[in-house]
Amino acid sequence: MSATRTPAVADPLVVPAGTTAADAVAAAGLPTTGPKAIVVVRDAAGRLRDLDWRPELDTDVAPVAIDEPDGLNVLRHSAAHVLAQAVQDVFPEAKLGIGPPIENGFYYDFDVPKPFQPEDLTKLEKRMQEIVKAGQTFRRREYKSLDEAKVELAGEPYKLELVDIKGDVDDTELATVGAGELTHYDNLDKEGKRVWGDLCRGPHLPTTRLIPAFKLMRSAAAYWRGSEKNPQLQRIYGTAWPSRDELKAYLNRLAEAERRDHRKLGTELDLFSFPDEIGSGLVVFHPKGGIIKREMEDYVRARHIEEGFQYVSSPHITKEGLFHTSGHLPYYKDTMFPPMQLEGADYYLKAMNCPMHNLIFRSRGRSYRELPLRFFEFGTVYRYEKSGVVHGLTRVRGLTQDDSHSYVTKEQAPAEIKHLLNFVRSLLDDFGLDDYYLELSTRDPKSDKFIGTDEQWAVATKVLEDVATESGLELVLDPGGAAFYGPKISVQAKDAIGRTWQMSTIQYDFNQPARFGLEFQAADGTRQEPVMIHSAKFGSIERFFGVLVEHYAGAFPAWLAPVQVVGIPIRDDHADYLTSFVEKLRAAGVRAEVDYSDDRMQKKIRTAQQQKIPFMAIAGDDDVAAGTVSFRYRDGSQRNGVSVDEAVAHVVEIVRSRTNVGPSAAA
RNA sequence: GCCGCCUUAGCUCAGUCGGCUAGAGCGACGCACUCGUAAUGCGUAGGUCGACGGUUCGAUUCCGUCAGGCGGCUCCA
Repeated sequence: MSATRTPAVADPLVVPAGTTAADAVAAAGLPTTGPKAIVVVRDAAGRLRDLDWRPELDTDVAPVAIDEPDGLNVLRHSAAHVLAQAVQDVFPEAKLGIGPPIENGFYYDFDVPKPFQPEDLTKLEKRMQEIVKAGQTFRRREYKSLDEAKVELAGEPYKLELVDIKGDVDDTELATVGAGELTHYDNLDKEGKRVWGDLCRGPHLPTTRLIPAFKLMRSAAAYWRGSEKNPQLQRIYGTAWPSRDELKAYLNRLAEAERRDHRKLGTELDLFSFPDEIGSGLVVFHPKGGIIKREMEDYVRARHIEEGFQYVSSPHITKEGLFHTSGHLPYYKDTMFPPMQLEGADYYLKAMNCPMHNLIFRSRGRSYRELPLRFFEFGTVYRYEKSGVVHGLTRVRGLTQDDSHSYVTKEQAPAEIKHLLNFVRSLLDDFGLDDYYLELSTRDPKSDKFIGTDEQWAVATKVLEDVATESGLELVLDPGGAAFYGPKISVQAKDAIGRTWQMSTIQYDFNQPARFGLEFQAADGTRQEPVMIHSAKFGSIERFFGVLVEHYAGAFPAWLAPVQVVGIPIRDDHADYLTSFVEKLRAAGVRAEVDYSDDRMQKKIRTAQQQKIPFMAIAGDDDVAAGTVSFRYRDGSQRNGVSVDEAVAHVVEIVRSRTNVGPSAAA
């Protein structure tokens, strides 16, 4: 970030022919232990090499420290090997799957007769500590032939499978087998005796001693090679760091994420619940959650109207024919609630709103003069998410989209998409969400899930890509992730636990207009087909709500807070004074109340603090006499003796400004 | 949907190695107190121990099925 800071680029090293990289690292005086230890080197081709690598010619390499991204991967991959060794020590019958490094840690998959129990993890962690302390060295060994590998790996059926499919594997599996040669890493004890080994591309740490801090996090099942059709293996997740402090910091981040979890805060702040009686993934918003939801809806409705959208409305159920026309049914029948049979017709709960909007478009003749024609509604849709995937507000079975469809000419499409992207960005800004990137989902040309011609897809994808690129935002490609009817740009926002959630979407659709026979009369009198652009700004109101809760850890900005001001009388007889103050606030549209409970005022402050109310207005004898109130803000700062009129104006100003910071005495 | 774990009061959690009236804190309610910046004191109510079935003289406890939750996997228009 800072322009003055010089990046710590390690000086290049030369490894003289016939010596090891470790020798060169030592000769250069670079650290070989501790949180900055050099653990591997990168050769000119960018390939990472073990420190005991011995080039045949003098070779330039760059040292890689344990705290760099590549170094962390080496650390974590080595930790995965230590885990695998520990598992096979404790459970000799365990068969090995794969064990790659991942963000913040690593995992390893095992085929074991009995799933791991939490106590097993403790046992394994202990065994891992012993292995780390034993200072085993990792030694690379190349197999001369496939057959040699197969003989040695005869007892490891999954490894054998990897050897067989070598050359046609994804990156994760490449981490295990590698491209080109087939290699194995042995763990040697102090006497040089082989104690364990694994088919692996490497590279690895020179010794297990360089794993300073790790922890096993959880075990879970995972399908072998990621396919539902394969057997499930038992996966153990761990985390590993270059120092104990970094491990601690990571665990603290997880704890903080847990504190911000919207499911927990939703209960504590009385925002929403998921009654069992209604069903999994079906939310009810309580009054306080309802206020936030309504603020969101009011905001987005007003914004849509400002942006040229017309507010429409459509029913929750429809006869199935509509979804045949749109083309959705064959694709999404499995994830829709099953139909209701009534008077000879099948009715479905809708899982999408676009077909209904198409009918509004088609309800009369349309002229080019009407385009872009923009419809918007809060469309509540129902999707039968599989039972294992339902998750708080972020993955539900009934959700409301702020769904819009823009009908435009082909020529108008780029400008409309740009318009929508700007709309979305200003909305995210207004809600204070800043951690997001764009994703471009395109079709998989090999799949038959996608309809339309190559050219149509190419045109649509190009339009989206151009707008996305022009925006200057980080753009990630998502091949194969498009809807069957067209590509999409989505905004992926990060939640407190680092998961990314799809929020806003913009989709280019050339299929549905044709399927519905949509047309408009052009300037030259011909009838032409519009393009439709689907877009949801919040995406799902429920999901956006959930992400907001986590983003603010429940401490909503004043304009969104369910209760904006609470009056706290110091004695009961100050309550009337505060009541008249609160009435003034209410008259100005502020959500304010007085805490009339018979708690002591300290307790009332504590309660307001726990409810994360932005303004506390306290009044006692002094304030009553002076015609003032004393603010205590959510951050603990305070401002005493503010005259009533000034206090009302102050709150009103902050609420109306829709600022997402504070309030605080400092501001 | 798959694998594992879990489900006791509104919330957070004890507890019962199968046996008398299942406990606590917070919250709620009541009474007393009337206090200047994060918990005043006392008291009261609140649970068919997730549901159904089985084993047993006896089940909240053991077994099974289902529902719901949690962590992953797969999926996510």
